[in-house]
This record gives sequence, C-alpha cells and structure tokens, in this order.
Amino acid sequence: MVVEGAVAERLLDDFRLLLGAGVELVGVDRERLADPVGEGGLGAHGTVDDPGRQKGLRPTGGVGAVGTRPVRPETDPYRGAFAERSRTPRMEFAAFAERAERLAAEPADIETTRLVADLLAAAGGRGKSDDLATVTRFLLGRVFPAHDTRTLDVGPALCREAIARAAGPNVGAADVEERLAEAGEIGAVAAGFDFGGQRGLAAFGEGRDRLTVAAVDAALRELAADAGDGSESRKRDALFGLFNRCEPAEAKLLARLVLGEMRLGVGEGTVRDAIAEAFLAEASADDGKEGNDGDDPTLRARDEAAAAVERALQVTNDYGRVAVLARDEGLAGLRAEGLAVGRPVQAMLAQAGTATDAVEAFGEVAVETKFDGARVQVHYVPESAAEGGEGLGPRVYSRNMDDVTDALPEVVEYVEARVSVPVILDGEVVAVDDDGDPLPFQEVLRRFRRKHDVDRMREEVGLRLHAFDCLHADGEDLLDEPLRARHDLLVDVLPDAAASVEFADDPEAIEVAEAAALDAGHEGVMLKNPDAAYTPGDRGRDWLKRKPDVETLDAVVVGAEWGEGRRAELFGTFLLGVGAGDDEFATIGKVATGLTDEALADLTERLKPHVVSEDGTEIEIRPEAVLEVGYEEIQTSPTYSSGYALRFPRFVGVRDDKSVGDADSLERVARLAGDGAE
DNA sequence: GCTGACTGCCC
DNA sequence: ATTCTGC
DNA sequence: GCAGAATGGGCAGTCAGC
Repeated sequence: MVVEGAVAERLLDDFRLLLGAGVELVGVDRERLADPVGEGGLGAHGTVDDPGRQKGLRPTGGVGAVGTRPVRPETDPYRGAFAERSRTPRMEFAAFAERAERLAAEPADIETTRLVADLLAAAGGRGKSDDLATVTRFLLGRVFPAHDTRTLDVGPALCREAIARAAGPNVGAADVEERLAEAGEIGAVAAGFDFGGQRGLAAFGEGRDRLTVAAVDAALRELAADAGDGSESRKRDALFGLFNRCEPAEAKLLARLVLGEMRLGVGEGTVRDAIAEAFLAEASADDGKEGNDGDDPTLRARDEAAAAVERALQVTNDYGRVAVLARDEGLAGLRAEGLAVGRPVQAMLAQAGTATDAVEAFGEVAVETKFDGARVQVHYVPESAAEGGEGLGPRVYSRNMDDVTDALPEVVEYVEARVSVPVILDGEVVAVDDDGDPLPFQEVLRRFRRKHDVDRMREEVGLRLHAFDCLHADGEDLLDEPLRARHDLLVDVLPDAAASVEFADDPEAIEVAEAAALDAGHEGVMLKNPDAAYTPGDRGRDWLKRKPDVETLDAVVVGAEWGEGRRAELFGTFLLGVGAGDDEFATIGKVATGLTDEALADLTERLKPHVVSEDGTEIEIRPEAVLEVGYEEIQTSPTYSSGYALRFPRFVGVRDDKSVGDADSLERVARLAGDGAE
C-alpha cells in the first residue's frame, strides 16, 4: 500500500484526530505514513483512555517513531472519556456489542428479557463496576434520558461522513451512501468497513486499547456539549475517532446508537421487565418465602416488581436511573419516587376507537373535544401556596418532556392568572385566530418551539391552552383517582377554563358531539373511561380517539426510495404526483405506510422496469401506476411542486383499473384543500 | 448577511 | 402521527 | 393486545459555505 501526497496529508490529519484534538504529533515522517501497515506502522497505544495504565496523552514512544504531547488539554474532546476512569474494570464496548448481537438474534420475548437482564447484571451487578445506567440507556438507543434536553445533533449525514472518513482515504460519503442503499441499514455499513480492528492505526502496537462503554458514553456527552462555529466538524472528528477504534461489531452498534435506532428488538417494555428480573428477583423471592403462602407468590411478586419499575419510570423518565435505583434500593427505593411538581410525567396516550367501542367498553363515556395542537403539561407552584419554600413559576413541557415554557407566554400568563394552588395540568395548546377559532396545526408549529421573536409571533398567531386533566392539585397526587374526580378537581383549580366534558351513553349522542367538534374546526373527539386512572405513558384502551374516516386520493407513482432494515431489498417509499396537464405530474407527497410486506414486494417488482434513474437511495420512476392513498388533511406545502401535501398519507390500494391519465388532478386537490379550510 | 442542508421534535 | 407484523 | 419497526409533513434552530 502506497500512500502519498494529499492522501498522506489526510492520514496525518486523521491520526492527529484519532489521538484527540489537543495532541500534536511529533516526529512523524512521510516515509512512515506511506507504510502504515508495515513494520514502521504507528502505534496508538497509550493515547486514549486506558484505565489500567492511566497514561492518558503522555508520549509513549510506542512502536513507531511517534511521540505525542498534550497541547491544549482543556479543549481535548476526549478529556471526559479519560476522566471517567475508575479502578474497577469497565464493561468493554465490544462486550456490549456482542451481547446486543445475541439479543437481536433472539426472537422469543421471554428469552430476550432474560438476556437483557443478564446484560444489565453484567454491566452493574452488585460489587461490579457501574456501567448500569449507561448500558440501560444505550440499549434503548439513548445517551441522555428522555427528560434531558441535551441532544447529540448528529444525524444520518454526519454519521455517514464520519464512517467514510474512518473507512480510509479511498472511501467517500458517496460510497457510504451507496452501501447504505444496498445494506439498508447504517450499522451494517459501518460493520462492513473493518476500520478499527484490522486496518486502523489503533490495531498496531502491543494490543489494541479497547473502547469501554463508559468511554463511548463520555465521548458522546462531550460531543453533545459542543456547539457553535466549527462544532460540526469537531463532532465529525470525534465520531471518526471513535469509529476508528471499533471492531466491526462495535462500529455497528456505535452507528446505531448515535442515530438512536438500535434495532435490537428491545424496547422500553423489555427493558422495564429486565430491570425487574435482574435486580428485584431476589427481593421478590424473599417476599414469597416469608409472607405469602397464597397461590403463586413468585408470580405476584414479579408483577409487583414490574409495576414498581414502571411507576418509577413514569415519573422519572430515566431508564438508567431507575435501573440503578432498583439495584441499589430495591422496591422501596422505586416506590419512593413519586410525582414532583416541576418534573414532567409521561403523558397518557390514546388508541383509535369508535363511539360504539367506547359505549361497549365504558357504558357511560366521557366525551371531550380532540384539539389539533400540541400536547403540554403545565407545572406550577404559586408563590402564595409555597410552604416555606419558594414558588415555581409555571413551567410548560411538551409531550416528550422538553421544556417549552419560553415559547408559550400565553400559557404562563393564563395559568398564573387563574391557579392558586400547586398543580400539574395536562392539556393541548392550539393556535387561534382573533375570534378564538382554531387554526391549522401548522400554525401551532410556528410557535411551539420558537426561541426568537416570540413576542412578535405572538401577535401573529395566538395560542390557547385547553386543560383537560389534572394530575396533582394542592399537595394531592391524582394519578390513581378516576377521571371523574380528576376532572372535578381540574374545574376547581381552573374555574373558568377547563376543557368541557360531556357524558354520553349511546353512540348517537357521541356522534352528535363529534359532528359539533368537527364543525367548530377541531380534529374529532376523545372518548374516555370516566372511571379510569391516569396511566402515564400508557396507550391503553381507557382513552380512545375518534377522528373522521380517511379520505382518499388516486395518485400517480413518480418516484421511490430504497427502504431500510426489513425493507432493504424493496422500495420503502413512493413519491406521488397528481395530474397537472399535458402528461405532467405535480408532486404531492410520499407514502410508506399501509403497505403489507406482500403489497410492497409486488409494487417493487412491478415498478422496477419503469425506473428512469437512480441516485443513491432516490429513484425516479416513469408514471405508470396509480395508488389509492388515504390522508387526514390536505395542507399547503413548501416542499412539493403541487404546493400541497397530504397529512398522514397511507397506502390503501393499487388502482389497477385506472391509468395515470385517470388519476386525480391538481385542480381537484386545490378544490379539496379549499373546502377543508372553510 | 443570505441560503441550503441538516437535526430534532411536533403531529 | 399511521400501519403492519410477530409473539 | 402489545411492542417494535418502518415510515409520512412541516416547523424553528443551527451551522457551513458563499
């Protein structure tokens, strides 16, 4: 292998990055760079975290004639990783990757849960090193817990660039994209390159120095903290440095972790059960032995443990923390976690359902308007009501527990003016016009997470809070109270402003209410079980949402994209157009859901012969097929050439009876959009 | 200072 | 958000 | 029935590059 000129320059550059930005290379010569795999290859040991030797960035001599010395340690992006050292051995990232691989291969839920429990125990069993919180989060594709506002700000593009760079001088971002189109999944692409283990600089010298879970975590946290000029390239560099130290299996997991898509078949429910199994099984067994000689005490205890874990998760939103809590303090510790004003709780969610479903299930049904806005949770401790301590000005959280207070001054003022006891309220923020009538969802988006010009936008788009539930009032937690009671308290707490509820016990009455809600410009109705408790994070059958039946459009397929994961071999997305005269089609959106695997395979086969051109994952297709596409609403679009887009598009069927000339026209779409806005 | 690409997060 | 799929 | 996976449109914010 001969490397020269610009490529050698880049290798040198990369090597510096590999060691960390605060390191300057001394004594590197081009002769050696030209032969990185030969005897004179560069040794990288002693340059990155090395818990055993604690050498950090000091020069080591090493195999090659390379010395390093710290230049600006305070700006070293890996500093946190080094600082994370502990005397106890840490779980190696490779070990995590290997177990993850086994998890992904395991189809049976029960066995998966057991494997996750084993992994958690290995990461932080009593007396061992403490990677438990980190591993728990990693399993779910997270670096930070849900309530944490920090983000990596690394997406697919940056990740691909970092991979390309780690893959060597002959690999560009375009190559990575090409492989992605083939492999259908970024982890497989990363694993396919073999960077760190064999080719990478770190492979030489006496034994590779291996990544630990803690080091990856620390590096990603540092990366997340970076912002401002040059941050994008520093993030790319930091990622490059990590990838360069990865074996294929590690690279796969790292790429997925960074993008938050682990694809392990392990979700929150599995982790929840695994936490209980790993750390509370003992406690449960004890319970069984000592007190209960009833039927199946083990089972009962296990349910109890799972319930305790679940409740702790609902109120803390931190899987890592809950895992540690379960291990260190057991059931009692978990149960000590309760609601706290100022700490967001997961929102209760709803499933689709009809009026008949609701009546059959609940008898009497609580019917509320379903507002088309953004879900919010409001926490407030009035100054006057604060016992001894200070009050807490109203804080507003999004459904994912981001703090959105600053963007929503109306909500703050509204609550401040009316509420006189500590509360946690649940509700929806909608955009309204000067008459107080609801505006389209897009208007809410213009306000919701705004940081700049909030006051100016406030004049343009008004907001209104519709509070519909109350989780805490005046010192009382209400999660376990029935909806009826919670709503009564809501009315007490927000006298003139709580969203109204109407009780109905027959489908006809519900339909009348639904028609009225739609007439007033709302999305539909919520049908709730009046006797149900508030179950945070649960998408159960106690809350049903009822929206109008979908409308459909017959649109022409004018393009497609290769799918990912399960759909790697197939088109995953179809670009749609509507007739715009003269055999021209104006695009109006894409469909990707609603297709069964079979329909997708058929369509892929059928359309392949009509592919006009391919660019990465993007495919242009000659207009040939007509699809019936369901949608919720037609909205104006800055993205598509028709000027419109479908909201919530889904595949309904293929219109084999229609030729492209018979598909719906832009004219018709414009008319429908106009009707919808009326 | 402007624009476009990207990211995260609403639905 | 919606939808399909495997358990 | 549930959890997980694979996907939709659009907005604000941020950063890079001109």
